[in-house]
Amino acid sequence: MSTAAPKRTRAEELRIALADDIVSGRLAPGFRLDERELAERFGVSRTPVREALRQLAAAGLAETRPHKGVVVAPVTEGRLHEMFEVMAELEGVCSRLSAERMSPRERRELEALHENCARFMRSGAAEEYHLANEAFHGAIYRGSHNGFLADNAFMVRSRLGPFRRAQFRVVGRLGKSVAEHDAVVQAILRGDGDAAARLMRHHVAVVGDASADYVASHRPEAQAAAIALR
Amino acid sequence: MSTAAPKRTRAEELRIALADDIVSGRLAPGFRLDERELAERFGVSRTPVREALRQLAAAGLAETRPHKGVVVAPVTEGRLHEMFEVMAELEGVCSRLSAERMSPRERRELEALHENCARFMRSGAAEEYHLANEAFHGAIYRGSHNGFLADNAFMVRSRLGPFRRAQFRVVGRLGKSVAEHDAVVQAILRGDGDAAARLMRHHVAVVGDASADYVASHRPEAQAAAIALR
DNA sequence: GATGATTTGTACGTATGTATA
DNA sequence: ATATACATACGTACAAATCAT
Repeated sequence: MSTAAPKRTRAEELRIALADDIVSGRLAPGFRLDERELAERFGVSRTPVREALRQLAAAGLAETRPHKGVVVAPVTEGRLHEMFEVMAELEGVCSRLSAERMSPRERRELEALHENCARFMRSGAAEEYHLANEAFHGAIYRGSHNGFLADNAFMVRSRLGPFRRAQFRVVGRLGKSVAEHDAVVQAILRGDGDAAARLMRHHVAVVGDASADYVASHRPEAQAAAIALR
Repeated sequence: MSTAAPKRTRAEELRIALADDIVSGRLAPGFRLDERELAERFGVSRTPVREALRQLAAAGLAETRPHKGVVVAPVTEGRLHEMFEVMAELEGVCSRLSAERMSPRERRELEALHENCARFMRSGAAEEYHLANEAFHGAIYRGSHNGFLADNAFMVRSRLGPFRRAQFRVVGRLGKSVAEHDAVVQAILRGDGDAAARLMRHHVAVVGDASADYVASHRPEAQAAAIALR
């Protein structure tokens, strides 16, 4: 028995590959997604490429204008702040519901995942911390026992992926992040939904501000402006 | 000069038309969306139809299984409750932010829209009330001063469209709805974000429960089961 | 501002995969 | 279980629109 044959269609594989390239930051916002070039690069015709691009656009990862082509969704500074605010709210709701609904088993798992984060933070293993952090937040999404909410939260989180990476540059951020996680976990474990929501909102807001500021100060235009000011 | 030429593509027009048919309830969940039939009916080839179907699927309005065709997204009872819960939370957030951020002008407009609802409720004008109600909620979305949040809230609201219609069947619901609106408006006007959020969550939860129950008891399966029980 | 090059949008035929008998 | 039928997925060709010259 191996993994059940995925039986994916070409368009799906393209969508997954491109989405991964976008959320990982390998394809920068504004980058032109040329149908022909992608078709050639992936060894398929333009048809599945077009379908993949349309789906990316519908997911908000790309923008398409009739007869003008598709580009990786350019995210303005303002929109970035808005997205982080929504992510903070969504995760806040997930935390509140988790505090109310998590089973004892889920609570134990949450604690374990939190301890994982703390361990990697102390050992300074950045990549491992990142994965553990994703798992931690994912557990809180699922803990809400609302699949639709979890899907939405995950979608927003994915779209913010390329921008969240920036925060790790800020020294000492990981340690504070874990401390904030701890407060959220304690609130969830004692069933204090309002506190859990408030603490999680604060945590994500901090991450968002750090990321948005970092991104803003490293944009090409910002760079040019900074140079011009010298 | 006349209205600037929209210059829409066929696929876009199809997507809009089909989305409208779905959210209005003219196309019932589970309905089979056949490429050839739609192509024939709209007088276009299958290609734009496919693109439209893909976009509908990405937006959650349709479901597509590889090689198995596309159907209008069937919404289980559980998922319906989840969606209403998310809508309640999103609108709650919008209300809290509106309480904090609405300009004096926006607050006056909100009051006016609320009074519109009350008027149509008293005169029993169902269709007009529906439109006024949409405008009321839309004002609160915009009042959050977060376009991304407003977009998401609007999207969820649209997807719930076909199910929310049901609530109007419940006698006396409109009057209670307006009373709930009033409490939300008062909280927003006095800048009490937490109260506004709580009251709006409650309002949408009530609407959701009423709608979900109504829908559940009117589903074909439920009908069959009810008949079998006689 | 017109024209040509380039790219996207549409049409339609073929192949592939799934579900029937 | 194999084969057949059918709908979808893909590929190629053409048309339309945009942008640059």
